[in-house]
Amino acid sequence: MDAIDLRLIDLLRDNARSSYAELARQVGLSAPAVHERVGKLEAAGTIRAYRAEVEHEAIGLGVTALIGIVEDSGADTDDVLSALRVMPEIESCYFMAGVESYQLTVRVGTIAELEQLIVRINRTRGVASTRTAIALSTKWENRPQPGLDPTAG
Amino acid sequence: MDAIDLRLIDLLRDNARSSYAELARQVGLSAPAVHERVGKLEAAGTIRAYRAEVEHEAIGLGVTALIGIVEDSGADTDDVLSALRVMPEIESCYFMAGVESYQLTVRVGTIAELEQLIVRINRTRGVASTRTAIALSTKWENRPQPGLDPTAG
DNA sequence: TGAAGCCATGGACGCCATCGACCTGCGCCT
DNA sequence: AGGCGCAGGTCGATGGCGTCCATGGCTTCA
Repeated sequence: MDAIDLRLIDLLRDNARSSYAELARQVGLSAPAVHERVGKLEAAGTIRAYRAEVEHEAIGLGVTALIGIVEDSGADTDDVLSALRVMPEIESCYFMAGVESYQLTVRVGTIAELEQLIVRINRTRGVASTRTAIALSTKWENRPQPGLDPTAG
Repeated sequence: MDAIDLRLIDLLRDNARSSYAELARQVGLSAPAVHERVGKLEAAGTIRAYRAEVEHEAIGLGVTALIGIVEDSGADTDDVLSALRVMPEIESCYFMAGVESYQLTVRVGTIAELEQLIVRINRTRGVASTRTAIALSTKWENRPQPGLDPTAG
């Protein structure tokens, strides 16, 4: 993981469909060299996936909400987690410091579906309560921030 | 936007680096046809970008936090927003229903940097208060959910 | 100082992106 | 009802790209 690797990561976070030839031009290496570096970054898990970012309204998932979950005292966190994991509406799931153990980002088509999802989560064993906030609009999302060299500074 | 477009979007959300030939095989069309469909989805803004998903720890951004912002009564929301927009640490920004007008996902390298960011946000004109919760671990993030045909059902 | 391993280079080859030409099915207008 | 026009598809060709391989230089360690 050197400066060139970081540069490659930044380029791929900006446009994951760049060709290796294009990446090579940008970092001043040959295409095979870039190919090998990117392959190693993937193998090491540094690059996890390449994803298209989508206008959610267009695919029928126009309602975004954030849900905080308070666990029962003595609840089995792994049980709660595995129950959450099978709900496809949950786009992101963070385990948090604070009263609310989990913070979710969820994506559904309608408010009615959101209501059903909340009910389902509240019924889950180990969940004491939830707190839901609806996003009225998304100003921006997943804006990539240039990486910093962890070995520098 | 038909079933094939939705399928293409799902495939690209799963692997944004799929070749057009591969996509064509999966949806049963020719490569040029797929190329044209994807181009139109991009032009229409349905596909916004292609991004590599990264292990944030590896690029020196291992601290994730969620910040809620309460605005001053009478604050100019556009001013607050443009102040937030220039802070690169803010990965996502939602305008919310509820007491907290904005909900942010932020990414920094250290707790010290998080502290500085919080101070900076609190000093911003129009911001009354903030509430920060730190993510201890990320269970999953940006998990793509298959799109639904908005014209169906 | 010598050896070994890692990595970039450059060439070769097969696949892919992409363009143009043609075809087909559908809607509309006369 | 028939013909025109368009949207969107396949097919074929070509140039560029991905990917593998052998070679050579640099660094590092004994």
